[in-house]
Amino acid sequence: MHDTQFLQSQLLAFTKQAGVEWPAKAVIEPPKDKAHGDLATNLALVLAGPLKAKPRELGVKISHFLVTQAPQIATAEVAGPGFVNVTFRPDFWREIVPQIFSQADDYGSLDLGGKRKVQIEYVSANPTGPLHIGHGRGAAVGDSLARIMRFAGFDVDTEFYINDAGRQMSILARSTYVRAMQALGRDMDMDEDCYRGEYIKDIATDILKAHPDVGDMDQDQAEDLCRDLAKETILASIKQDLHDFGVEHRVWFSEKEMVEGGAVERTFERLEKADLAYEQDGAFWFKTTELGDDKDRVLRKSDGELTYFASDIAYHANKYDRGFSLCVDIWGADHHGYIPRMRAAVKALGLEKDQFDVVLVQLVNVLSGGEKVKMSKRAGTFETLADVCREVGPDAARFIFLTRKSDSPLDFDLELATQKTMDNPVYYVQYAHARICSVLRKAGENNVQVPGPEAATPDTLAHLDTGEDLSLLRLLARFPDAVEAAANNLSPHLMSYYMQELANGLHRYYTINPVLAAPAPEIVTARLLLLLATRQVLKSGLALLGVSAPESM
RNA sequence: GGGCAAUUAGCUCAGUUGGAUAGAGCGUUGGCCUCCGGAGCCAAAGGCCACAGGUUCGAAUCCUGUAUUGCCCA
Repeated sequence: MHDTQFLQSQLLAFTKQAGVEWPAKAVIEPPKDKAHGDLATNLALVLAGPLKAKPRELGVKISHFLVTQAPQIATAEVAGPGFVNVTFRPDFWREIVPQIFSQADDYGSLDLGGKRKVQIEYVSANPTGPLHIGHGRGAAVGDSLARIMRFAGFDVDTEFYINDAGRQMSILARSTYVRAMQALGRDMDMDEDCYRGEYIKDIATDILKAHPDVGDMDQDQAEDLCRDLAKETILASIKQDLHDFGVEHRVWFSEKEMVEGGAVERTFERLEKADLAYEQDGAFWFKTTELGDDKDRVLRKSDGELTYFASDIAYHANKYDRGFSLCVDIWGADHHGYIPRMRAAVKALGLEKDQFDVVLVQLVNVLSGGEKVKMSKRAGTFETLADVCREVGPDAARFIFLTRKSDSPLDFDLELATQKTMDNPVYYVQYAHARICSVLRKAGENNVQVPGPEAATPDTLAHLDTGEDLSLLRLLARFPDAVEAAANNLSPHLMSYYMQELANGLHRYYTINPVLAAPAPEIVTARLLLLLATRQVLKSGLALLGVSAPESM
C-alpha cells in the first residue's frame, strides 16, 4: 500500500504528462522474484498500443521519469518484454515504522468501503440442536470477514437469521413432547424424523419441572409449550456457544416474527406488481426464469404452506429496506443450488447484481486418530462446536478454519489442533507475538531502555540496514494490501496466509539478527523499534482473525 | 439424466482476478544453539498446474470439449 500507492501516484504523473488515461489493465505489484526489485509494473506493455510505441522504449522513458522525479526510488529498470522494475531506497521502507506507531491499532485500516452499509448474515442455524463444527467454520469465516470489512472502511452489521417458523420447529416440538411423555412413563414412540440427541431429554426434563401439568394438557397445547421452551433453551445455548467462540451477532432476526407480521404477503404483492408471479395448479409461483434461474419456483404450495424460499425473499427484502447496500450471506456449500434463485429474487426486488453476494463454506471433516469421525445429528453422534472449543480452544479452531479458502473442504484433525507443531499454524503465529513480548521483557531485565515511538527518527532507523531488516519492513508495509485483498475477495483466509508469512519473517529476523545483543546501543534501539512495529501488526492481524495475541505461551 | 464446483510437489493446500524461472507447510535429505524462548531458522531434492484444443505479446488463471471426484436438483 505504502509502496504501491506511492508508485501509482508517480506513474499517474507520467500518464498525465503523456496525455493518456490510466489504462484499466495496468498493474502494479510485487514481482515474484525478489531479484526483480520491490515493485513491477506492466504499464509500458499496456500503453504501447495506444501510444504506438515499442514496449521496451516506452519502458525506458518511464524508468527515466521515475528516477528523475522521485528521490525515494533508487532504481527503475526495464526488463523482459517491457516490465519496469522499481527498487526503493531503504529510507522509504523505514518510514513505515513511525507510520505504524502513529496509526497504532488503525495501521492497515482502509477506506475501501466509503462507509457503505454492509450486512453479513452467517451461521443462521435452525434452533433445533447444538451448533456443530461446520457451523463453527461458518461462524469463523463470517465473523472474521466482518472484522476485516469493518477495518477496510465498510459499515458492517452482523446478523443471525433464526429459522423458527417452519416444519423443523414442529418436529422439535414433537420430539420434546415425546421425550417428556416418556419421562412420565407413557408409552410413546418417536417418529422417524425426530431429533434424538440427549439434549432433547434434558429440555423435556426442564419442561416437566417448570410445568408438571404438561401431561394433562391436550397435545396441541402441550406441543406449543414444548416448541417455545425448546427453542428458547436451544437458542440460548447457541448464543452461549458462539460467545465462547468469540463470535457476536449484532442482530438476531426471527423468521417467525417476520412471517407473522405479514412480510411474506407484502413481498408477494411486490412480485405481482412487478409481473413476476402467477397462480397455477393452486400454487403461487415466482417467475425466476425471467431473472436467470433455470426454472420457476413455488412460493406457496397448493396446500397453502409457504416454502422456505418465500420467507427468504421476504427476509432479504427486509434487509434492503433497512438500508443495506450490500448483503453477504455465508452459506453451507450444500446450498449452492440456491444461489441462482436468490440472485433472481434480489433482482426482482429492484436491486443491482453487485448488491448481493454469497460466500460458500464447505463441509468440515473431523479427523481423530487419522480416521474420519462419522457425524449424524439424528443418531446424536457429531462434533459440536462447544466440544471442539473445549478440546482445542477457540484460537486454534478459529485459525484452522481460516487456513483454507472457505469454498474448499477442510480436514480438521483434533489431535493436530492441540499439537504445538507447524501443522497447527496458530501456534506459529501466536508464538511470533509472544516472542517479541519476551524480548521486550528481557530488555527490562537487562536494563535496556525500550524506546518510545518518538525514538523512531530517520537517524536511528538508519541502523536498520541488513537484508532481514528490509524484508521485515517490506512485510509490514504489505499489511494493508492483505486487508484489501481479503476484503475485496470476501476471503478471510488471505489474512491468515499473510499472518503466517509475517510470522515467518519475524522468526527469521529473530534467528539471524540479535536484538538485545546487537553490536551497538543505537542498533539495539533501532531493532527494538522494528520489533515493536511488528508486534503491532501481528496484534492487529490476529484481531482481524478473532484470535488472541498472547504475551507468553 | 440436467446443474454447480473441484483437479497444482509424495501428502494437505495457496496462487492478489492474464504477467517474468508456478509458491507454502508437512514429509524426505543435509546444516544452524558460549547468544534475546530451538514451540525457531537456513539449504537441497521434489511439477507436463488432470488431458486435448482455442483466445494473445503472454494462460495454472478466460473459452470449448474429454476424464475423474464431490455436492445440488427431479
